[in-house]
Amino acid sequence: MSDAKPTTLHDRILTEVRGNILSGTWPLGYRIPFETDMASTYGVSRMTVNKVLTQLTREGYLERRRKSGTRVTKPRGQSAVMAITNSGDEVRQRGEAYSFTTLKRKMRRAEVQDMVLLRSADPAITILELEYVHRADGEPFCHEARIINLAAVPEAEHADFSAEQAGTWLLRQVPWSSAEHLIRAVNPAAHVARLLGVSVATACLEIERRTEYEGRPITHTRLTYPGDKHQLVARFSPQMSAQTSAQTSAQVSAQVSAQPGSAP
Amino acid sequence: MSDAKPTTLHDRILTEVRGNILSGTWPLGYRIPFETDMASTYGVSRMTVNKVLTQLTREGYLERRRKSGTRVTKPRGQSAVMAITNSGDEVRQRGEAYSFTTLKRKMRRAEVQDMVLLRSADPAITILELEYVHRADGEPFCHEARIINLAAVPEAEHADFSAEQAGTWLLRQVPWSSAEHLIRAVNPAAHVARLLGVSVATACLEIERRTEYEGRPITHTRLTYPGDKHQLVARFSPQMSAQTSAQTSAQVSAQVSAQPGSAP
DNA sequence: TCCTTTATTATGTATATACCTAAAAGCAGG
DNA sequence: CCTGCTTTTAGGTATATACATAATAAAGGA
Repeated sequence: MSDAKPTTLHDRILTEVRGNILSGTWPLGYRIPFETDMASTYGVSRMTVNKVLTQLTREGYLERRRKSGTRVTKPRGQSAVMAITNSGDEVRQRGEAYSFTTLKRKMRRAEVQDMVLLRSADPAITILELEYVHRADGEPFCHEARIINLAAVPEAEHADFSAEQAGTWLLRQVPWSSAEHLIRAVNPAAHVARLLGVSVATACLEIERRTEYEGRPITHTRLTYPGDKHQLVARFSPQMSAQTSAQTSAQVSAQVSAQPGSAP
Repeated sequence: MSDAKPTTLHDRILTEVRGNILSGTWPLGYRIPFETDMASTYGVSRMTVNKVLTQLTREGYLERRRKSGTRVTKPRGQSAVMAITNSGDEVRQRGEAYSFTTLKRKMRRAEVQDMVLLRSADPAITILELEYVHRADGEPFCHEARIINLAAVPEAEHADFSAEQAGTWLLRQVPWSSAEHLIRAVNPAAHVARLLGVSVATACLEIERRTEYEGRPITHTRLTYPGDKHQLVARFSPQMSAQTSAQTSAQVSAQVSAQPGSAP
């Protein structure tokens, strides 16, 4: 009871429930306790619990049905972010055959440039380096270079990344708490161009993603798409629902909502 | 009283208040009626009004301060979208001198390709065609090709776009209700490359934006940045706040919140 | 067994009420 | 005229309560 009351009741419950979802304590599809039960266990009124659950429903963590109860829904709140770069889903939704080739898998000490990519201050961490080419109907359409912080995800050392992409494996293994994307146009490096079967003069879309969990860097990945094979789509409307998606021509989505800026 | 009750009280008030903001009836900075007053004019309890205003505050339309009251805030919900492509602000925030050159300004009947860009089914509309080069410290860093639907914004015909960018002028003039962005990497067309002072082999980031208001297309613009001069940044976290911004190296932002996906 | 009816249950919406708190406005005294 | 106190005000949070509704479960009859 030393530093017990940082925020409101509402926030305390909100944080706790969301924590249960993000940490996987309440897995996808789990039927969470009823409003009335939560109210009594937390010692608050049903209205308070209701407001929390209503909010989390709007945020997309929960799905509620009368009589049945409330269930954890979706890729845990990751929808918006992850939909942007899940090569496999994209290709399949487009009706093409997805496959990938592992070009490299190497464990090594992190060097300076790795620490920059991971934004890690920690010296002397071990990383797993991976390189893929993703294909649609056999044609290469994306190059991926990834490093994983083994200090944060030791299990990755022995995971079988020839059967499953590292990206989807990580999603299941590690809850993430923040992600950063950089999106830009580049002329591909020579070896990437060769792997993608394009010239270095071909404009490519490059997406860099860095994720972390509780302040610790998890992974960094750099995806390179030939410009004519990939684009991002973002739809906005003030009605508080915008969609962000990646296209290869296919249609996808993930809702994202517009909120106030914090620009100076 | 024929078809009076489509939704809940909450939704009715929410829609009406948001409408007042989006339409400009309640302009930026306007102090909206107090909770208690709204409650009595709508004939509902303060709690109901409070929930609505709390939600709109989270959505970024309003800012509330005790005793002072509630005010309309920000570029009306446009923050997230518009921050992505406001060349002037970007350059200035980077501490460089912003300028632009108008290359074309022509009024003409819409042709087939224009109607495709605007997604307009309406035949025979008149459009205003504009072309700019944006500069930072004199160096070209963005090419803009825009068309404006004069049927929707007749005032644009006589606006002075040599003093003010069409983009910012439109923002003030027309409330928009939806916007769509396409983001991709391209090799620039020959004349664009020449204007930007780069070769056609240089990867460029291309952003297309289409906005509409109440189903009517307003404008379409295509922005082309040399790949080494521009990137987009998106930050996400499950705590319900993500930032999307455009960089030229500078830092910007606009909050965006992750919500549930609607993917099949 | 099958179908219809009824009861139960969990969420959905709305209200009235209570008390708290931050901030502005007013007031008093130096 | 400035300073520090008190009052007022508008929002902030939480509760108890009420009734509506959708979906399931149970009961009942042919």
